Amino acid sequence: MAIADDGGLAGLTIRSLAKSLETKPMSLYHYVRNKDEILDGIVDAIFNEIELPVPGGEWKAELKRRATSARKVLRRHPWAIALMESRTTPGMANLRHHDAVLGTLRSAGFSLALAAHTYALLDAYVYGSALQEASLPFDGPESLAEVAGPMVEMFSAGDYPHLREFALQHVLQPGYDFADEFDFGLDLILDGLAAHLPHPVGGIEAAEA
Amino acid sequence: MAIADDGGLAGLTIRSLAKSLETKPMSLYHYVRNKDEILDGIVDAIFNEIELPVPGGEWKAELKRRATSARKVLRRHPWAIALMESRTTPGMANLRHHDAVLGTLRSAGFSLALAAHTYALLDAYVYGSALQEASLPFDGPESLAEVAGPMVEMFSAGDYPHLREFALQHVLQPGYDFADEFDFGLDLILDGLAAHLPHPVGGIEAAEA
DNA sequence: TAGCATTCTCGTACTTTGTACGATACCTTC
DNA sequence: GAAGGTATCGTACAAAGTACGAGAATGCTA
Repeated sequence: MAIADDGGLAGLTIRSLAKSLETKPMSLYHYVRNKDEILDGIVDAIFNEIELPVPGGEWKAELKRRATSARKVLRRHPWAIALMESRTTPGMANLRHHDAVLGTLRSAGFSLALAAHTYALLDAYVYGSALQEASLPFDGPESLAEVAGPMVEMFSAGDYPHLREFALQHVLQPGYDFADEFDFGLDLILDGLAAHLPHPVGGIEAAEA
Repeated sequence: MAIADDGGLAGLTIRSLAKSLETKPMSLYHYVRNKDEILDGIVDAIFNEIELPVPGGEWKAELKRRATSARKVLRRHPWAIALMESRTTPGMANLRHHDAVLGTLRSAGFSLALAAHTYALLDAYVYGSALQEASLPFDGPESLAEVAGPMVEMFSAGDYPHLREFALQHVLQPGYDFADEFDFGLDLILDGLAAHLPHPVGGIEAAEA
């Protein structure tokens, strides 16, 4: 993971890994069947970095904490998103993770169906946000101007008028930070979910028998 | 794209592409600087397959149509998601696409800030959903049982109790189709956005001067 | 302590990838 | 028909994963 963090996923090769472990490429194959197995392990290690919801906690706060944590992890390891798509055999940390989230939902009174909806929705949003941020050509509000400025200049007058307005009058204004978009969506989703619960605003606890 | 569709992204090599065009690898380099240029072109072609919102239409319906179309396209070309993450230079279709969506939002009365929120949220959801579906080890409700069944069996009694319940009593029940999850989230998001608009439910039109 | 077996290391080499280089063939235009 | 651009492609190299099998290190039994 350290190698991928500073050389991208492409920088992680059997040879580079061996070098950083001060051994030779083929030595790794004693401990690992093939590179895919290493990648599977990395994905599970990523899941281990994400904070789990605490069993007894208030569902909205717990889900928010988990989502925020997941996003932070995926920001720290942007290459992980591409990895997660390609692997299909879930590891233990992955399963434990899903189990914990489902547990939080269920004990907050979510029906199985609503829990499924919730899980799909939240995860899609978190991964999608991470994907979005990872594929932006800039990194943070400072470099945004460097990249977007010249790009907007290139739009010959009439093309993309809305994009142009949007860039000049909103995105390139001081104070705008794309990273802030995440919380807006997350809150909107969580509030929307709350409305689907049997006890709309509900007492502090006591929802399940 | 045809090659990637039936051999995965890894199946698309300069050599395989040349063969399918009935020419030799190096001939391609007359028309294209390098493979990345081909991939950039493919990403833009993907954007071209996604339906644009119609300028005058009702915003919710238009956004829903666009989102549904995008998802369908990404389901047809699951390898495209990984591609889109890695490319950072947007093509014309990409820009045109963003411009059209922004146009729809603006003329429906969305402020620049709300349009930004909306765009980030919707796109994150659509891409995230596509990512999720692409990384599922099954494809469609039939094969779900084949994959999930044996997997659940492997959970030794006490592990992952919620996951177990969830799988056995919901996911593996007849009638469940993961693909249906998409619409739930999409509607929830769109409804949530509507609540943020100045004219909550609003007249049929006449929102912008 | 000697002998043997298992575990671990790694040199060599093959395959698949992208693509640099430069020679050839073709096709227009005067 | 000569000139010069356009298009094709044979050869070759570097970097990747990894198969094969020889050797070294370690531990276990008699």
